[in-house]
Amino acid sequence: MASKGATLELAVLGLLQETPLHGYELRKRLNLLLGWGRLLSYGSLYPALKRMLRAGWITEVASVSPGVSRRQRIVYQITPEGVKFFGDQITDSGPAAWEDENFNMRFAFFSRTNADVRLRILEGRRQRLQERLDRARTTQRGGRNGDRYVTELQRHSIESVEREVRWLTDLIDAERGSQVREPHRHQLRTSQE
Amino acid sequence: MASKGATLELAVLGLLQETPLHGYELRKRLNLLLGWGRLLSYGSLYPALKRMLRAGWITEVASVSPGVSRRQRIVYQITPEGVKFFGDQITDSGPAAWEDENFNMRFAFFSRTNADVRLRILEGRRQRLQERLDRARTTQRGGRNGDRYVTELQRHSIESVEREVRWLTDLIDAERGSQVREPHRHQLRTSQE
DNA sequence: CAGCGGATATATCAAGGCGATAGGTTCGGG
DNA sequence: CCCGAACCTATCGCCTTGATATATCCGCTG
Repeated sequence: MASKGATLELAVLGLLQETPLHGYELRKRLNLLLGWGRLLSYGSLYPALKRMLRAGWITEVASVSPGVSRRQRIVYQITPEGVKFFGDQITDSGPAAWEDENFNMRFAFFSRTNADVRLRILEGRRQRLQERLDRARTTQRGGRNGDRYVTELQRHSIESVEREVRWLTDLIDAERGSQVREPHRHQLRTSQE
Repeated sequence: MASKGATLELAVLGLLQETPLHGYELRKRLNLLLGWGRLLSYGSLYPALKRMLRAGWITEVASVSPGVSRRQRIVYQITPEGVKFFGDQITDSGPAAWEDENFNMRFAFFSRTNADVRLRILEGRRQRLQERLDRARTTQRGGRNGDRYVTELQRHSIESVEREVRWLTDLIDAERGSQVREPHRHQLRTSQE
């Protein structure tokens, strides 16, 4: 239940764990972290921050930086309760973790996620996509594909998901490989950087 | 203005132009046509149908098929006004047509779209993605990429968009290639599997 | 035949996201 | 000195989503 629509909250807490931030900067970093298509709007961010204040996960701090006469900014800081909530949620590897909206965010915080949880999320995600793929392939054959463009759109969609599955498979292999030894050549090199 | 949130309406009109349908069947076909990820909910569909009734684009018809089923069904039928609205919108190749939400739907109805409009939409879409790509690539280099997983996520996202751009380029080439010929083509070949 | 489950079908509600917009500050360049 | 761009907080209306309610139809099995 707590993992229902808490994606945004969780992402905010994850960022605030690195350093306190004000709303504007928070939005920029969230878009960087999560948003490839649509941008996160303030109409989502500020209500979320208020919910989190009410829940006691964050606190407001008036920022008065020395040196330059800084303008008014409200800096948000994570509380111990927020840290605990984030820790609990990041540990959870239930079905919610591999839904479309949640997966990217969960992946982005994989560095703070246990290896076994990482693996379960990746596998859950892959199976999710695999099921979707199977459904799409059967409905495509059975359906009325009179239209050339509709068919092409479906073909491309299926191919995209197939690519996604391959990506996840590589990641899973890499995760498994790094548990024991060095993985052989893959796109995600664990021994590098 | 009319092209703001009219994606759903337009898709409904497109389907109703083939044949009258009731809500349940409409939803199934819309999900087939547009939805690869999230499903369209009735909470979107029915309000949209009511808006369209108010606008006079569709009418309700009580379906009382004798002998088959006495079950209550409300069948929706497109009106001449609806046909006109659909025609106007499908002709429009403005920026709204290549946004994320609209593009797939517009593409799905390409068979009823003029060749020049098709081309403009495909090119607009490609440029949109290209811009997004450029922004992503620069912010990735400049940004703080301390995190292995965040970097991998960005890399994969960029690669996905690059793939999308290549797909669009192929489609554009195909459109241009077939443009020289007769205006009324029933079947064209793009696939070289 | 009864009754059970699953698909069909219409509809509404609370919660929340999004785009638009508004208001205000800071800063660099012409 | 003014302008415009970036910075920063905030709210509003419209819409979508997911859940839920209600009811009917159909095929299967006991």
